[in-house]
Formats: sequence, C-alpha cells, structure tokens
Amino acid sequence: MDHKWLEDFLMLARERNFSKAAALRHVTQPQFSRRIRALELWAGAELVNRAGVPIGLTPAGDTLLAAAKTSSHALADAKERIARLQGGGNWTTLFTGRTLSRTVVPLLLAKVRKRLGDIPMRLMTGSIHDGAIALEQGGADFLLSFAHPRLALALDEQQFEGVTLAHDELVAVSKPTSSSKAQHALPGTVSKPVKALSFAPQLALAQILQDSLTRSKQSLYLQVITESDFAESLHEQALQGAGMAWLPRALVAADLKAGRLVLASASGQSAEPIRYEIRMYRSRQVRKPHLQKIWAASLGL
Amino acid sequence: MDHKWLEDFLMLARERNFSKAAALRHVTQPQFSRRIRALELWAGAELVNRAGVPIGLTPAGDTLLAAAKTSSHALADAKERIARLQGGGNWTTLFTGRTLSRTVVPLLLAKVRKRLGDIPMRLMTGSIHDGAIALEQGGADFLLSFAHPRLALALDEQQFEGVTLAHDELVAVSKPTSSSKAQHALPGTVSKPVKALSFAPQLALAQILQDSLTRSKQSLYLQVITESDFAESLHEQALQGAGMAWLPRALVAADLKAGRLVLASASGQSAEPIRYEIRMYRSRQVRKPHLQKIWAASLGL
DNA sequence: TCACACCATGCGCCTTGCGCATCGCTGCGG
DNA sequence: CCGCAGCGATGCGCAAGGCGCATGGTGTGA
Repeated sequence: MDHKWLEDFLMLARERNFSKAAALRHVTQPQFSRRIRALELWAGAELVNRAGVPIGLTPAGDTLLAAAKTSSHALADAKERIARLQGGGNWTTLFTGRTLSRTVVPLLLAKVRKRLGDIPMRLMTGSIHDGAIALEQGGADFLLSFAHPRLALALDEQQFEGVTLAHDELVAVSKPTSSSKAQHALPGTVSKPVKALSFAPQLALAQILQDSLTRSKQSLYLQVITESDFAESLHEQALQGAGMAWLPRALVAADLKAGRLVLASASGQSAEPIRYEIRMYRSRQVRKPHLQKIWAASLGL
Repeated sequence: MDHKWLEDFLMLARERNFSKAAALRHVTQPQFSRRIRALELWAGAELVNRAGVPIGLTPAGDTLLAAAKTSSHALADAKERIARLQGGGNWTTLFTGRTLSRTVVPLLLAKVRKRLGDIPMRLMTGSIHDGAIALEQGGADFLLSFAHPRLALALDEQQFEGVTLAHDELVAVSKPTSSSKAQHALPGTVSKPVKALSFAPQLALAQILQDSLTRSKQSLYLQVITESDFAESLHEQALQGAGMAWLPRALVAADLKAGRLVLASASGQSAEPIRYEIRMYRSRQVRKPHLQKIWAASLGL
C-alpha cells in the first residue's frame, strides 16, 4: 500500500471529483482513478460511491478517511520533526526556477537580509512542477515561480496561498549592428527567417511565450537555431550575435541600457508586451514562526 | 512512500537485526536493507545507527518510530472495521494448503460445528507463505499448515501462536500387483529405477520429503515421471498404477486398508517414518470473541 | 588468525505504476 | 430528439523501480 494512495483519497474526499483531485495531486485522471481503485482493493471494499454527482463516500470510505487523516498527520508531523532535528530547523528553503534564481532571487534575498539579517537560506531549483511537490510535501518553505494563465500551477488554494512580488515581461532582443539596429530583427520573411534562440518547451517561459505568439496576429518567420532549458545560455548566445531571443527584461535591462543588446521587435509597430507575474507561494499553515517574518519581508519587492 | 517500509521499520526497531527482521517480513535481507534505506531517503535522515551490535535507532529513528506506530495502528484498525462492515464480521477465515483442505480441514470443521453449530467459515487455500501474509495482515483468522523443522515458517512468535492439532506422516505407496506386492517398490536399482510421482518443489510436503531423503542413508533410485503441485493428482495416478508416491497417511489410509494401495517401502527394513505436524496458528491479539471459541474447539483434534 | 555473523552492493529479471488516447455513460440545453 | 460536454473507466506501450541471487566488505568472538 503506497502512502500516496491515502493522500489521493484524502484529496478525493475533499474535492468529491476525480478530475479535480487528480489535477491537485499532479497525476492524470486515469492514473488517479487507478490509484483509488488500488486503495479499494487493498481495503477490501468500495470506498467511493461513483453513482451520484458529486461522488460520495461509502461507510467503508468514511472509516478509512478517519484513519487516513490520522496516519497522514502522524507521518507529516514526524517528517517535520526530523527535518528540524537534521539542523534544518533554522534553515529556510526556497524553491525556484533557474532563471528566477539569477534575477529575482538575489534581489529578494538582499531585501530580506537587509531587514532580518543573515538568515540561513537554502535554494533549490527545478521545474514548477517539482516545486509544487516540494512545497506540498514540506520539502520547501516557499515557492517562487512565474505565474501566467497558461501555466496551470495545480496548488490547492485551500492549503497554499500566493502573492505577486513583481511583474516582468519577455522582450525580443538581438545584438545590434554597427548602426545600432538589431542584427536579427523581427518579423523576418519567408525567404529570410529570423534566427531565433528559443526556450526548451518544458520551461515555464516557453509556455508563456507560446501563448503570446499564438494570440498574436503578427506573423513571424523564425528559424530556431538553438534551444536551451536555461535562459542564461540563450542570453549569452544573444550577446554573441547568434540570433534573437525573448528574454526577461530583468535579465537584459543592463545590456539594453549599455547598448550590448537592442530590441528585435518589428520596427515601427511596438509588439504586444508579453507580461507575466512573479509570485511566491507558501503553505497557509505557517508552522515555523520565522517563516512569517520572511514572508512579510518579501512582500512588495 | 510505501506503507510496507513502515512495517519493515517497526519490525527492525523491535528486532534490532536486519536479517531477523527481513525473515519475519518475508523478504531477503538485501531487499530489506534497501527498503530501510529508501525509508531513510524519504525521511531525509538516517534512522538506524548501524555501527553497534545490536543496531540502534537515531533520534530521527525514534521520532519516526512513534509516528509509524500511530499510522500503522490507525490503518490496521480501519481495515478491520471495514472488513467487519463488509459482512465479514461473522465469518471466520481459515487459510490452509490444498492437501490439508482435503484431509484435515473436513475433520476440523466437523468437530467445530458439532460443538458450536453451523459457524460461517470461509476457506482460503494457497502456499504457507501466502498464508503467513494473510494471517499477518488480518486477511485470515487462522492458518492451518504443516510444520517441520525444514519449513521455515517466518511468523513472529510474539504476535502469533501455534498449536499442534495432529501428526501425520508421508508413506510411500504403490498400486499392488496381483500378489499384493507393490508394483513400484523402493529402493529400485540403477538399471531399473522406481517410477516416482513427486511433489512440485515449492510444496511444503516436497520440502519435508526432501529433508528426509537427504538424511536417509538408504540409496534410492528414482525416475520421476510426474511432478504435481497437488497431492490429490498424485494420489489418483498412484491408484492407477503410474508409479509410487509419498503421500500423507491420512490421504491413503482407506486405500491401504482396502488394498487399493500397498506400502512401497523397501521390504524387510521398514523405512524411517517421515513424520510432520499439522499446526494451527492465530494472532495472539484475539479481537473477535467467537474466534476464541473456535480456537478452543479445534484443540486436540 | 580463522571463521562466522551481518549489512551493503552489483546485476538481471519482471512486476507495476505511469501518461496518452479513447471509450462509455450521464445530464443538460438547443 | 439529438448532439454535446463533463466525468470516470479502460487498453496500450514504456520505463522506473522493486525483487531475489550472488557476492563483497567489515567487525566480533573462538
């Protein structure tokens, strides 16, 4: 019996909807359905009455629900105590993406430390999905990520809250020519497409960009010559003139000012800005008191 | 996190010995070791201090131990309540092997019913190993099995008790010739080995027989012509004269008396008897009151 | 010093959990 | 009366990880 199944069951008991619960548990609905079925097989009884809408729990389901809560709480509590024993008690773990870790995080940490002094802080980087899991399982105290309608961040709003720390936008940039125009300027043509440095599709920024380009009425002719899962490497290549790239303004602001990069947007018509938010999330159950201070100090970055 | 890991950890905490705990949990020591390691990885800390002998628990291990007990008890309790809900409350489940289900079980049930009336009884058959698991997990109330030093029945003696209900022995039998001698008589010779009908090696009886033959000083010359995982089918073939077979005396007593089968042991020297016990096991924690009655009624079969 | 008890590790097999695509059912609105 | 959308179940192929077996490394007692 996998403990995941109990967590699934708890979620299902609250949501009373397989698809919703599956999304919040970060699995596909079919697999979620199979997990519940596996739990029922283990328990030796039907736990869920699938007839009505919304679904209900059977008496056996109610029985297991109470035990699942007990079991889950006991283990979560023990895990947290152990984390504290391991010397992690004073540490704060911030989960973030690699791009953010180079742009926003230094500012954020500087601000927090200015107010609260040198707080021991552990950084973990990974995908938004990994971050959501870490936050849910107590492996991270805060999650800092991009937020955009296109990005389905399946965090349970009853358990987790988020706040927008900053806004940013993707800007199309290119190394300038000697006359300070973009070497690689949008939109390009069929015969001469613009060389583009693009995000690997699994990146959050790639999703945001894709969404914007899909909506845009302007036709772009791109030839992707490099794809990377790390914005910094695209940045580097753009500085070398390899092509144009959409990059966070925060990342290239200094280069734009110094003239090392220029906007690659179609001249004349200023392209629709590709804006997104940078949000920080935390569990609503604040267990460690110092986390509340850090949270408060982070607001209004 | 697999709930099995917690059960493993509880066992390890009590036994303070990986190999012992592994045997009681019905896994090999290497795999047990890996499970504990997996649990430590999940917990994010060393749980076991492997330095000393016997091993000890770390502070983190102590913390998890309490939670594991809580979790495990909650789930076991819920599972039992559910089983009762499912209408299993009045049923008694007896796990046994297939051979025993044809020989001892009818006698046992007859005796119990004579004393206690028609008790709803569910029979499950399978290997001893399956039975041990069923008993441990509450899927069965009683386990009826062969008992023999060779059969390592890894039931925890602190949690389970067993009692010997009867003794029996394996006897070598064969269809008789017209002169009432064994058609297939032991020990055979190199040039004319005895045709034998033998148990599949995974059977408990095969282990018992193998143990006895290994100890025996007498050389036997056998040609195994049929192997079966069901003693009854060997019995049937022996009746048809296909070869000799070692079978429980209880199974062939009537045939021996009626002359349909005769002993195939080496004439003159009576072979060492291959004796074994038939034991019934139950959990020491008797939860259902009627189980105590059945247990008492079963003794001294 | 040898031998044994004990836990860790390498390896190959195979179970099983997983996502994707799709099906079947049920209510709801045109 | 008929699509149509929402919801849970199922078939399928893939891959991760759990498993036993064989073996390695270390400490303890004869």
